[in-house]
Amino acid sequence: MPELPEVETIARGLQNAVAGKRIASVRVSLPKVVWPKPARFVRELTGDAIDSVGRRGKFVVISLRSGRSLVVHLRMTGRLIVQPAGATNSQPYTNVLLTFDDESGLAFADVRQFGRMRLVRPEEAWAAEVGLEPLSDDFTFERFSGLLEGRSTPIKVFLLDQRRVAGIGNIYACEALWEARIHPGRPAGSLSRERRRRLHGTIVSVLRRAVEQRGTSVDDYVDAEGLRGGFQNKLRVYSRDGSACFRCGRTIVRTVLAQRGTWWCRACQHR
DNA sequence: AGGCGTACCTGAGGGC
DNA sequence: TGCCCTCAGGTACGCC
Repeated sequence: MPELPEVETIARGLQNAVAGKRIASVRVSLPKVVWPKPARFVRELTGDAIDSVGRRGKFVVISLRSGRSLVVHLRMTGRLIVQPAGATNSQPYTNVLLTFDDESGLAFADVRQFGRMRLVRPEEAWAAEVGLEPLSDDFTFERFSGLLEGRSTPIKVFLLDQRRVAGIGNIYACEALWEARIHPGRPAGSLSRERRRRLHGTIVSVLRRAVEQRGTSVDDYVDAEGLRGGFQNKLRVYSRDGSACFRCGRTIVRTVLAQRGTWWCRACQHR
């Protein structure tokens, strides 16, 4: 489900809703989604408190008072939903439920069972493989351009590689390439400086606008309060095959790259 | 090292 | 109606 803007929206919502709360109990309904194994996961989490909630790439990072972190990846259909005090958990497919001292709760639900929760120790370098944050000051044009150097992989496949730039998924890769008028199959390292410049700009711009809109709800994404995002109304290419390109009027096509649907305009996105 | 195919899951939607 | 197929916002793994 979620890419950077959706995960950012969820993390902000959780920061508002659950920061400061003490975890009174933990229920794991699907053992494979937590690490370490449920017995230890529950024991270590119970009694700890939430200091703050942030994001790294597509990971939600729940920082605990003990110094540990609860790191969550939602994969395709995972949700983190706040349960108000007194309300019984109504989220279908809840795999993990945290209940706080005030009887409010946090449900980790996931129909497809791909999402994972991992409890990490204070000094654990769990994000060593996670790439540049595209909305941080680290994401300069020169650094981005340097990452592209010598890469023969298609530029769209490069954008999906979380070890290089973190947080871009299928929707925003398609959108950024369309806005930069670049062919998704173009070898990453062969892009001219001018095109790298354009792409660097459209990545930052599309992610910022999507965060402002609280993410994209194409199908079932909702934020921590269960609300849909707004960026699905601003998409220019994603999922628009058969429709007219907003820029040139030609028909948007869907092709497959690295086993992922890829939407683009044959007329105005060039190699 | 990097690229490709497959696996992990359930559900929605289209064609017949 | 209902069956069968494809597809889905993601990543890990094994193979070449």
